[in-house]
Parts: sequence; structure tokens; C-alpha cells
Amino acid sequence: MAHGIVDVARAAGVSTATVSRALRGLPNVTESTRERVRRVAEELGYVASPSASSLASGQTRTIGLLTPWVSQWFFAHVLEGAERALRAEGFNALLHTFEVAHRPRRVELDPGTLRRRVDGVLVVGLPLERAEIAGLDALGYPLVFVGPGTPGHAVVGLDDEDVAEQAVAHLTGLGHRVIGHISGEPDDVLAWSPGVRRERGWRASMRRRGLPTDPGLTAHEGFDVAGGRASVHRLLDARPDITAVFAASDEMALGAVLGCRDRGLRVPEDVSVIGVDGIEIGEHLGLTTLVQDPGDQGATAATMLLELITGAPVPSEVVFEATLVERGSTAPPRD
Amino acid sequence: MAHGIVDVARAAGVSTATVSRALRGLPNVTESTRERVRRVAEELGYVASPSASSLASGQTRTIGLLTPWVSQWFFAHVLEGAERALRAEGFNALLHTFEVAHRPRRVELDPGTLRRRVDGVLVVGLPLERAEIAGLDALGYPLVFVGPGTPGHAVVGLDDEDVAEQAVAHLTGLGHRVIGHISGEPDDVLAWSPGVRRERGWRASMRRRGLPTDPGLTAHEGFDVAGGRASVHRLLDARPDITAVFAASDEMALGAVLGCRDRGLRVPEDVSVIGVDGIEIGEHLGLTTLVQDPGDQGATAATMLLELITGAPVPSEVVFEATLVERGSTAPPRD
DNA sequence: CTGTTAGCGCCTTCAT
DNA sequence: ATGAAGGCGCTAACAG
Repeated sequence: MAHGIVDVARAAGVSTATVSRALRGLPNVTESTRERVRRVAEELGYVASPSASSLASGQTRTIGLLTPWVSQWFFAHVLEGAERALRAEGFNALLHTFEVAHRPRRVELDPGTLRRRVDGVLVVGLPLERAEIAGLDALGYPLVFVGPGTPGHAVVGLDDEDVAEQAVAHLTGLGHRVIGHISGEPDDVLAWSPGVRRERGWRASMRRRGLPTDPGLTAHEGFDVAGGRASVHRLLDARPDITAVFAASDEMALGAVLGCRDRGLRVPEDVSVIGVDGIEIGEHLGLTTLVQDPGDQGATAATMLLELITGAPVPSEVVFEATLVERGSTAPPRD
Repeated sequence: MAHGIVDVARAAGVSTATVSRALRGLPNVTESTRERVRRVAEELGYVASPSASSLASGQTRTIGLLTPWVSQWFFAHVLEGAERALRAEGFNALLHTFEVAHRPRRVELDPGTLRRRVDGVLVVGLPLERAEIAGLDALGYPLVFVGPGTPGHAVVGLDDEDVAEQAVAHLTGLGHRVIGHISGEPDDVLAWSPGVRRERGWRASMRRRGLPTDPGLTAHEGFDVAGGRASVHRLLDARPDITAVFAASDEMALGAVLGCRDRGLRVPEDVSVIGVDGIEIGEHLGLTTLVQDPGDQGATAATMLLELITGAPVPSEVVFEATLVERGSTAPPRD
């Protein structure tokens, strides 16, 4: 039942070397022999042993997908996009999650596990520390990052400054001038890169328009619904004159909407809220947001990685844009 | 830099066989030798080549995770739980998604890819057809299913009949008697197994109490927010006397809440709504639901698979229970 | 308890 | 265009 290359070779009346070449599409095989070998292999149900070919060739045709979580919206979509792109190219995806500990912020990452097991590694969504990256680099495989970049490595991700600019432009276009910003806790690993960059972008966009960015206009609780809810309360306690809120994620934005409701404020009549991401429920709750496509980012990163493996040149950075989708949560301010 | 087993053997003054035994914790190695070998291996940064040991031993220490999606709540959590459990046992997870086509319902699954690449396969959340399962079986690996079971194979999943019973018991306990049920489309692959079983459970629980189960009390649109919203409209159009709705998922339940709002009905004053799953946003929107833990299901299934691989006996079925969490979306009926 | 010796199944020069 | 033969790095009998 478990036929090997010799069985195919014998049945096709050629040597194992020819079978190997024929099946892998290498040159120097007559088309007729190649066809015959293919047919025989097919009939015998032959599939080359991955271990044997990896051992002999040094290539695994497998990519490591490194991520802290798979069950969060952004990560799940990136992984799905990457896996599909890899499979389309005949590559396998080895899923490798690692624990993340806050306080002290620390990542439990053992690069040894990946050793000789993959041809490249995709790091999804977490800013690693220098030592951690060095550990990965020591493996000697090409690396591509999705989300938080790292100097000297290819990275694909959202243009966070532009996201903030779009949000602020949308709100100011409606007439808002006192616009709060909600982000995650500074040492929340989830928040780190996108959170910091979106806040920087918000600040720059506000300043460019001569609008206020004082401390009372920003809040940093958790990067989730509960955090957004707590943040909006903090914001409105400090600055009751806020008429609009830009949240760094849809989950926080939904939390902000709920927080407004807690205070008897209506969205968008009293407070406008805009988020980032494009999660499904936001569509049904009428959340205005800046939609991004993490699946596409994952697929793009995977493709870049495969090109790096073949030695092809790839851009050091691929920037994705978010798209404004206006729903019911933003409107002109009251007066 | 890339030291092999012979380097370790030489440096430790033993044979490669001893190194292999020592490092893998096999018996018949003096503790002192084992320690010395360990130290040398550590110093040299030696990690056995997975391809080489797989080729020689026939074991890959890798498990295939087969799933149609990774970006859906249930699936993402199962995968995450399974991967963590596998990693804890020193196993790797090979993520393998496959396309699912509706109409004609068909699964694009090529078992050949998994050939000799894994020691076992975890099938997550999709009822495969007989031929597809036969294809997997032909690989000769142990199989464990999460969610929809398959005769003759180990399966872990929720007790869907009990979920329905708990929902109906909760609602009737509050005084409801006309209770609608919302499920996915019958040929929606996502809905298939849990949807069908929860509906059967709803019907049985209602009948047991002498309550109505006529066709007007069930609706089957998509297994998502939009589907739940459409379904509740259909339900209330047909039976305006409905006072409570049991939705087979939290997403559909949230859709039902929105649908009620569309009609100017209040939840829970006019209509009570209960869901199943325990998604995060439901907590903040005050959705009463039956909470399940898919991560635990994934971890349990992974552990069972590892035991099957070692030849240990495992139960043919592990049943998880859901827990009722009362929040604000259910209350006694109006009068 | 430890070493020797064959493979595991395929790829890859090097000939032809 | 094809074949022969030597590894790839490790494990598993079998000796000792």
C-alpha cells in the first residue's frame, strides 16, 4: 500500500532519479517519460515521503506561523490568509503559538522547535524584542513580519498614521473639533505597535489642524470592549465637551458606544464614534469604521516569504490602506 | 554551527546511539552519561533533525489540524486549545484548511498532503462525508473529531440536546410558553451538526412540556448576525405571540436582538432572547447565553489523539456541557 | 549499559 | 535524457 519511489521506478521502467525529476517538474526529462511516470505514480498512489525528501534536499516546504494567539480577530484572519496562500503554492503551515506574559512583558519563544523544520517563518502581530528576533535569525531562515515591523526585516502592515488621519479627517469634516482618542494600555502587548502608531497619528493629525491633544483627550484601558467602555467614561469625565471619539479598534469603539449609552448619551447625536478593523458585528451595530483586510495581509506576507526563499527580491515593506466605511455611529456635532 | 549527532557523540566520548538514547530519555543509559550528553548537546546547541528522525523512526511528532476556517470563533478557539496542548507534549501542529463549497455541498480535501507528514489528525467542526472520511482513514492515522462526530471515530463535543434543554428550561422557568427557535440554513455547512442537533433538542424539550413546535416557530437563515436578524422577523411575522427566542448561536441571538429592535420591540421586556457560545461581545451587550469552552474541547481532543497514538484506550466520545449565564436579555413575559 | 551496523526514502552529483 | 551510487542525519536491532 505504501509505495515508494523504487516501486514507481520499476513499474515505469526507469530509474529512481528519473522518477524524482519527472515528478518534480525538473528539466531534462522527455515529455513522454514524464507522462508515463506521472501515470504510474498516480496509479500506485505514490506520494514522496516528506521526511525523506527534506532530509535529502534540505528543504521542508513548510513555513512556520508564529503568533501569540489564534483566537483574536486580526490574528485569526492573518493566519487563515497566510495558510491559504501557502497551500496554494504547495507549502505547509506549521502553527506555533507562544505565550505572552505581561508584567514583566516577556515572550516564551523557543526557536529551537522550528529548527530544520521549516524553510521560513512568518511572525504575526507581536513586536518581539531584539534578543527574540536574534534567536529567530540564528535559525538562518527568511523572516517576514505582519503588523509590527522590525528593522532589517520585511514587514507588511497597515498604514497606521494614515488610518488616524482618515479618522480625524472624517470627524473634522463633519464639524467635530474636540476629538478624544481611545487606545490600549501602553504595556498591553496587543496594543503595542498599532496602538502606539495610531495614537501618534491621531496626535499629528489633530495638531496639523490646530486641534487640542491634551492628556484629557486620550485614555488607555484594555484593547477590548471593556477597555473601550472604561476609556470613554474616563474621557467624558475629564472633557465633557468631547463630541467625537476615535478608537484604535472596533472592539474598543463598540465599548465606547456602550459607555456613552451608560451615561445616557446617544450615538451619534451626542457623541460620534469611529473604530478601526471592520469586525462583522460592527456592521450590524452600525459602527462607522476604517476597514482593513488582515487576510490579504497574511497572504501577501506568505507570498513574500516564498519569494525570499527562492532568492527573489522583495520590498522591505508593504503598506496596506484602510477604507472608511460610514455607518450610523458618526454624524455632525449637536450645534 | 549546525552540529549533528556525531559531533555530540564525539564531544561526549560516546556513540551516536547513546546520544540518541540519552537525549530522548530512553532507558539503559547511566544517569551520569545521560547528563554529560545533555550538557554537551546543550553547549553545541544540538537539536536533532526532525526529518532525519522521522525518516528513521517513522514518527513525525506532528499532528494535522484539519479545519474549514480559522477565523470563526469556535474554530479559532478549538485550534488554539489544541495547539497549546500539543506543544505542551512536544508535538507540532500542522494547520490545514480546506475549502468548503455550498451548492453542491462539497469539500476540497486532499488527504495526500498529510501523507507521512503527521502522526494523527484532528478534524475540527465539519461533518465530512463518508468518502472524505474514508480518504482520511486510508492514511492510517488515528483520527479525532471535534464537533460533528462520525461513527467509529472518537469525538469530543457539546451536548447539544442538553444545551437546548437548558435553554428551554430557563425560558419556561421564567414563564414563557411560545418559544421560537432560530438556526442556520439546513444546508449551511456551518450549521449542519450543531444546528440540527440543537433544533432537535429544542423540539424534544418543548414537546416534553406540551408546548408548541409548529413550523412557524422555527426559522433558518444564515448562521450569523444577519441570519438571526432575518429569522426573528420571519418568526414574529408568522407568530406575533412569541415571547421568547432560543438562537443556536450567540451571533444569531445578537441578530435576533437587533431584529426585535427593528420592530420596536424591547428585549427582554417584549421578547426574551437566549443564545449559545459565550462570545465576548455578548457579555457587554447583556446577552443571556449557554457558554461553552471550545479551547478546552480542542485541548481534550488533542490529548485523546496523543493517547490514541501511544495505543492507549480512549473513550469514543467526550461530552462537554454548556453553562447558563444569565444576563439581561431574558426575563418573564409581559403578563 | 554501550557500540556497531544497517537501513529509513529520497535527492543529487557524476557518468554515460 | 537517463542511470548508478553515495549520502542526508538519525534510529533500531543486534551484539557485546
